[in-house]
Amino acid sequence: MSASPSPFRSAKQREADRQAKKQALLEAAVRMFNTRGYHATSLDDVAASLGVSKPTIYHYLGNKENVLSECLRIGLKQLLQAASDARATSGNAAQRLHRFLVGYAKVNLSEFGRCVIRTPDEALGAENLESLLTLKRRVHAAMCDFLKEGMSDGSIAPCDANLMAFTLAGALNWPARWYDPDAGHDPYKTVDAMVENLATGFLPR
Amino acid sequence: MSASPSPFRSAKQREADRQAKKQALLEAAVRMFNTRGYHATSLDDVAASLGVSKPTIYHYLGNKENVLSECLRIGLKQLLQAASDARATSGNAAQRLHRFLVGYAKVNLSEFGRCVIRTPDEALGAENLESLLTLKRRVHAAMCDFLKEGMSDGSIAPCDANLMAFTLAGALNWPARWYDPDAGHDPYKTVDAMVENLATGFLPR
DNA sequence: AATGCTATATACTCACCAGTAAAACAACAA
DNA sequence: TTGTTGTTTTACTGGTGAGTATATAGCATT
Repeated sequence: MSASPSPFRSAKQREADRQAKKQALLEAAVRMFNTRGYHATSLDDVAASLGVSKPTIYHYLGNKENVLSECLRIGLKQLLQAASDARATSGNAAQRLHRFLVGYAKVNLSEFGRCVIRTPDEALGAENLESLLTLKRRVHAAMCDFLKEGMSDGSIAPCDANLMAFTLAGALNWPARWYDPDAGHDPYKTVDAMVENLATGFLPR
Repeated sequence: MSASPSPFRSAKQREADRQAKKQALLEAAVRMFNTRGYHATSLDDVAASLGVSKPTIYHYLGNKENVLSECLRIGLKQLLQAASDARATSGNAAQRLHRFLVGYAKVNLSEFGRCVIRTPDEALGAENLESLLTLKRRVHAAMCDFLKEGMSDGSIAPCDANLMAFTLAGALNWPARWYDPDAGHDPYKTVDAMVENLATGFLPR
């Protein structure tokens, strides 16, 4: 864990350095994409925010659209992870869905998750779009599966799973547009209350 | 109602012409904003889609951001209209809220409504943003009012009205991102089912 | 030392696009 | 007719930003 005593880094360490730099570039980029929007963000500015120059970004990431698509891939992977984490928990399907929704909402408040929500499909070229849509569909399918399973075990009310999944996802995506992480609210509480609203509806029971 | 027999139009008719042209420009612009995104849309292209040239747009609308803000204002006015339409109907607050939500969702599937949802705040300059945020807040407040009224008359379950309003709005905003009007589905049915999902929740009753 | 590979910078090109200037044109008014 | 006002075009300016050519410095391998 401590720094290597030798100033000569091994091949492994150099590769780790490279990955760390790439990651730092993606994090700087995603933050700027989220605050200014993809088109309004210049790679010059992203580079400057880390004290390097634009060609460095091209060295690590090829081109602007690829920077974006890497960010989106990270966010979507996190969403899929939230699904499999929830799937592995105990209880009935409604309880597992509940845990997934909370995890889903939290990812959507992180930088990479917000980027997934805020970036419209048209920002991407056809090739990237296709593979990213596949990931998005996988997330949607995961949510549908929780719902269908719950309809089987009776823990979820009968409904059109596809439409319900869009309803739930839409509600939990929206904070990516209005939630201000610096405003002092506890995101955990907010998310939990939203999921509760979705679970029980606005009509009295 | 018929065309005037004289080729000489009155001042009133000329003013109406002017408004019709302005409206046509806004409609062409909003369609392109929705399909390509604001930044990726050039006013040259918008003009060309109507067979005119860019300075014509500047003649009627001043500048690009103003084109956008006029579109947003139209969409937001439609949302406020949906609120006051629903407010004027009979029944308990939950029923009026239900009607508002359906109207709200429908507006969000129209071009101007979609533009409201799809346009992130950062696309606007400070002056425009402020007045548009006021309108957005008014829509949100209207939704909160329905909820509070319903909690008073017992037709809506006790909840944090503010958060519930964001939950409902988020769910009904999202179709502006995924709904394909050309895909043959009946928007009325879709919207109705979504509102039903929100009313009763995903847990069995 | 020589050679090459990785990382980074400077300084450019090129395209696109918001916005404007100036003129042409159209409709009406005197 | 001539002037006036409103509409629209052609042809431009200026800025911005993606992407690249090229140079350089450092480390690595022989």
